[in-house]
Amino acid sequence: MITRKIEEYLRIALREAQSRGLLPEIDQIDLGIEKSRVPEADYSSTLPLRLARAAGSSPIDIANAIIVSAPKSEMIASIDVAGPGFINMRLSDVWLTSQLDVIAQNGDSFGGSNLGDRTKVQVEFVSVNPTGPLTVGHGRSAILGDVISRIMLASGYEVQREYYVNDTGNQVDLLGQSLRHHYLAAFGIDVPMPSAGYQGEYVREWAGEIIRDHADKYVDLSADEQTIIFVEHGIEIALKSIRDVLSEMDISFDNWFFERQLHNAGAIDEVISRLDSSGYVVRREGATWFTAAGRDDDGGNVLVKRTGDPTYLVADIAYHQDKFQNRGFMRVIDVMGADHHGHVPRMHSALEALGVEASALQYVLCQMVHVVVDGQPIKQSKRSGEFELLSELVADVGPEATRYFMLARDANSQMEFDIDLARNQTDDNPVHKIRYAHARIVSILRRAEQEGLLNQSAELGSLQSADIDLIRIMVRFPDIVNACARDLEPHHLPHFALELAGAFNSYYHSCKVISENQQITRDRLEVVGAVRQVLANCLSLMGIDAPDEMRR
RNA sequence: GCCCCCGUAGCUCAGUGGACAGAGCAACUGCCUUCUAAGCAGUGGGUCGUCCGUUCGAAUCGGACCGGGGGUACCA
Repeated sequence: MITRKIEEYLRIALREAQSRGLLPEIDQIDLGIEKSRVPEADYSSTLPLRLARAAGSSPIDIANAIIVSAPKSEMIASIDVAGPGFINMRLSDVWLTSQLDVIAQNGDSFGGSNLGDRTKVQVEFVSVNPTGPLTVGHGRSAILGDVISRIMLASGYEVQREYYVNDTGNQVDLLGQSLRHHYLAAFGIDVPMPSAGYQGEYVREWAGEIIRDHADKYVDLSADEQTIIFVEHGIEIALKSIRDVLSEMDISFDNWFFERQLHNAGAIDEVISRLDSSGYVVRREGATWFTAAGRDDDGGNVLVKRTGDPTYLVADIAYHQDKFQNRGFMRVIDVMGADHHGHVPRMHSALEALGVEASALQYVLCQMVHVVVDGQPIKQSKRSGEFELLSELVADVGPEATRYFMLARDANSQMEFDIDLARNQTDDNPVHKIRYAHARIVSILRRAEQEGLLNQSAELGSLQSADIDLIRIMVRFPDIVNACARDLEPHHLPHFALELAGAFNSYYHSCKVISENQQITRDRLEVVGAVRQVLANCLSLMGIDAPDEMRR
């Protein structure tokens, strides 16, 4: 990572300045390294501004003390003081050129790191109740969870992707009863729909599937037997629907964890008694409540209902306790819709009560998605919305555009998904621009191969500023990936991809790669080959296909 | 009422306390005998919701307020 290298460089300069007596001995953890905002520099440090107060001298003087103490480095071409006390550094062309080899040698793993040091991390995402098809909003958290998993994996974590299936409780029961209603209605038997039953048209279709596969064989069963059967069929059909659309988007899981496993293993009772023995459980109004000692109850902490049924909360506590204390995850990242935010503090205090550090469980909450067609938002109606279902969105704009636009926004922000832009097969559409840039390079490399130009080794002596500027962008990629992994914010990836693709397209128009000049040709093939690699790696982290050609 | 998220260019959105706030789209002006014009070059466009505060320095941190959205179940 380049910022790390610059930090090392600057730290040496700082220590040297201190040992020369130019600066007082002050511990400064954060050197304030950032990509420079001015064109004259590549990277800047705000260290002098940060030190000024403690050192009791002006930022300019501090900057000068550091600059004169800076070691010779083949990476840094120049180091200057600027503005109110910035240290501005410019990368040397020689060093930048040498990074082409680094990119080529690292290949598909360029951008990755060992940040995670094999730490065992679980990413739990989607985990939508198996009671209906996935909506566009679910798609956002699915893509986010998938890409976070890819980023963590590339950053040296040992990642398990898990889907938690709530295959027991009220919601699946309601689905079963709703299916039973439609099923029996088809045979002329009128059983009322439960008041909170699932109203969507898909329930009728699913009942039709059951009739197609099993005809009337459930008609004569008792109501209890029917409910059990229809819950089973409902879960099965729902999971198939969910798996199908996720598979279209190339999203898969290492493990599907069924809530029933917990109940069957007695994990619910066990976790309640553990909480109880530590004084975190109270019983009142016929129910069993979780109470975080020393904290205000928020009133939503029922573990066991008056009916004797366990709540979702207690199952989720047992589930997460299992992740940390039985399955050995050091970190768990749960990606879910922001409508569940009220759940977060309860889970954290419950885990603390069980002796698990709350910070080990991180939530990534994503806000709603509004689909926009013809400039008009689609109504979020269960029935009318033509693009409400994820499967319909993917069928319309394709998995690449779906992923790109979902990723391009910070999870904390609500977003509008512009169908018209995503459908667009022209340069107006960023995802096309990026994939096209990749295909364009492959096309150049293909031609170079046909002409036998790829076997000759490049000396890289002919590179111009246009070539170097492309490398300048590419060397930032590992820092981008690192920031995504650190902050669990993948939205930097699409922006970087667009910047690199745009820079390449510009380069392509001003610099001919394959020309009569063999030396320039060889050198530029190295440059565009590196651009292809970095674009491919960035797209791969986003789960977007990097095509070898684009066809009209 | 209380809790969470958001408010940055006409639109959609980036922007680890630092220098003149950026991108894409839209608008306008140019560019196809050339490795894919599915593209490029350029122009215009801003009280960073408002007001206080912290700081050498605030779009960024704190508080209040104003807008928009979501949550506030013995549902999950």
